[in-house]
Amino acid sequence: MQATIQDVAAKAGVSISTVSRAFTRPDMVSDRTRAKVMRVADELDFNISRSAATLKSGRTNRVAMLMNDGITSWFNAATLAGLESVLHPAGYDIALFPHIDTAQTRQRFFETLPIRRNVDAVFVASFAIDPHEVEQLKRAQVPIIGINTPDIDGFDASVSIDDEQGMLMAAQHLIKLGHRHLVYVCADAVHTLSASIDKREQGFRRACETAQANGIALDWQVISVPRDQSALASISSPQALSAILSRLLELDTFPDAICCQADMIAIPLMLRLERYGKRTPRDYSIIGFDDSTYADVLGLTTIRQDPQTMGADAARKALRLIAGKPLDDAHEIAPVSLMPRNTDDVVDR
Amino acid sequence: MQATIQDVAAKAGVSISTVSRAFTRPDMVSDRTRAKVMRVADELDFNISRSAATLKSGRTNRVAMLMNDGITSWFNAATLAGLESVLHPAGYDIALFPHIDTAQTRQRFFETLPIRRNVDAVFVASFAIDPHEVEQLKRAQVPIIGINTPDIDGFDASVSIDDEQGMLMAAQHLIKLGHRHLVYVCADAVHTLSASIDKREQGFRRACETAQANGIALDWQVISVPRDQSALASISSPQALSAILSRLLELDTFPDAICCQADMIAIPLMLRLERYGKRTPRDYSIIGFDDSTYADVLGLTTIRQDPQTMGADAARKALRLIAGKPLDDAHEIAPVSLMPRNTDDVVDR
DNA sequence: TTGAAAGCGTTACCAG
DNA sequence: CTGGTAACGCTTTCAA
Repeated sequence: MQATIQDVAAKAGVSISTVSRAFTRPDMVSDRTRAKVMRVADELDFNISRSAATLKSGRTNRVAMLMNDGITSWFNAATLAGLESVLHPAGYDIALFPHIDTAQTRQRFFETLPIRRNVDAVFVASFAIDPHEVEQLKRAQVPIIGINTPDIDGFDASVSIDDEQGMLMAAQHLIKLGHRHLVYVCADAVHTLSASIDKREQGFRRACETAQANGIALDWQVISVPRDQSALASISSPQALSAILSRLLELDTFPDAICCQADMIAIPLMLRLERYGKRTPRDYSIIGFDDSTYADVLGLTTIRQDPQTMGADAARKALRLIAGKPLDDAHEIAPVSLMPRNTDDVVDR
Repeated sequence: MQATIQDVAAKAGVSISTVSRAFTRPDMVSDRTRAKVMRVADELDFNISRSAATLKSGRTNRVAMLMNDGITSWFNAATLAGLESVLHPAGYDIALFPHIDTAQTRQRFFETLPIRRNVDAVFVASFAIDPHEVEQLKRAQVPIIGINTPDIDGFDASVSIDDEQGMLMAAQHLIKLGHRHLVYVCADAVHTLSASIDKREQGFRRACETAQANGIALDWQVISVPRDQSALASISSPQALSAILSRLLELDTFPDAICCQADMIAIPLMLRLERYGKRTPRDYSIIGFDDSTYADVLGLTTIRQDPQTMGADAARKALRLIAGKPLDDAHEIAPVSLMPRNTDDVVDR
């Protein structure tokens, strides 16, 4: 029923070697021969079998992407899109391993190590793996590439933003506008190991402390609420959000500036605050992080990162690593930038 | 370097057949033998090679997912998550084919048919394929499963929502609340073939016409703006949105109810309208479609669909089809439901 | 530029 | 329950 390379070779009157080359090394075959082979192949609905090709060649043409939460999260979806954009054209499939943040999934993965002998590279997106896990991963004997991993120990390559620097930039921006009562709001995962975004708080703290050290009278604090029970919940569950909101409204004096761990927190927060009569930028400034869905159309001032480009960069590094080529910049820091929009303003007194 | 099944067999003192069975048919091997095999396998970092297994078995353990726009769109990401949740545990990889909506990508796909002989099933998400393309796809000789495809001709199975019914429900809800001046807003793709969401307009029209036929004096219209030039743009590009906004504000009398083709339009729209002094539900009611990101936290009344569940259902159907088992419900209509929240209210006169 | 031949590492059939 | 053995459909030297 399904034609094999033999059938094509026979019908085209060439050897199977030639058919193989017509597909994988077109330049090694004369134009005439190749044209004939391709025509016959099409007539016979023939195509090179990946299974056979990968078996013979030793490469699996497959990579794994380990991720913190779900495929649907803004960061993961964008990163995947980036990986896919360079890996697919290069002939690779991407095996997805979502929710490595749940204890069960994570343990099962690192115990059974399903990728062993079956991928050419492993991508780790936005969470940290501990030394023991690094050891396990290394048993797969393939390059390990990190994308926004808090640490680069054990990784053959990585592309990450400087989360701390980004949030520092955000807080400094607000301070420069004249704000003196700053709050940082975040939802921290309970059971999960450290994720890249946990570093953002440090940036906020550093900005405030530096300002104070420079004689600026600043009133600042961090409001941290636990992330929802379920590790599968997004960072901005209704519960987490309500918790943040009430903590904010309980404050003796409402802050004049709010730094949010992520847009996913900033956006619902500013919309909810509106119902309490707090309008931005009239009553307070607010700044997000990520520049994710709706940030532009809502006019949210934020720190922009571009996970799709980061994914594409990471994929290119992987390709080189797989090919055994050297990497001039194994560990790359991707840029973040301030996107000034309409939720921040100078303080006038 | 890498251990093969031979090495494991030798070290465990069994035949390679036994090693193979220990992995793929555990119940056909005695507990003792299996334990020993698995221990040795782990010591040797051995794992069954997919390439070899798929070559020999004839199955590719791979499926393709064709999608309209990008991986990052709310619908596609959720659908993929659903597919993945059942396909991954079953041992399948998912090859992604995004942006089949751009003429170039689409043409290349259907001409080269890269899936031929290399997938066990094909999923088509949320766009229509024409008869010729169906023919091409069929040459792959594998089950074709649709997810929210406008048409089910040529598909072996499908799971879809009733887009028309959903929007009918939305409009009827607003009419029942007493609204008499309704507008439907949508952004329609220019170059793309029909997508499932294009049917929603019909539901709106039918609701209005039916109401009128029943003697309700209704004033209604459809505001349709072209989607952004770039086929890669989301349905709610800033341009499309601005166009909708001005069309709306140009109206002689502002509508008391707005039905939106998607939440992606409703959400930015309601937030922009607020800047023009139009507040919902005080000044008008607005209803979205999808129940996508932020709809809940923003309190947007909408029509809910669950693409993740739909993806999982589609995947289960595919698995049966691949196994040659019959399908009791090849073509399934997934439910939609009205999610009443805070952007709609009864009209008091 | 093309052909012949030797496997790649499994699965599955058939015996025992 | 276990072992022997013949493929599966290619890629890749090596020669011509």
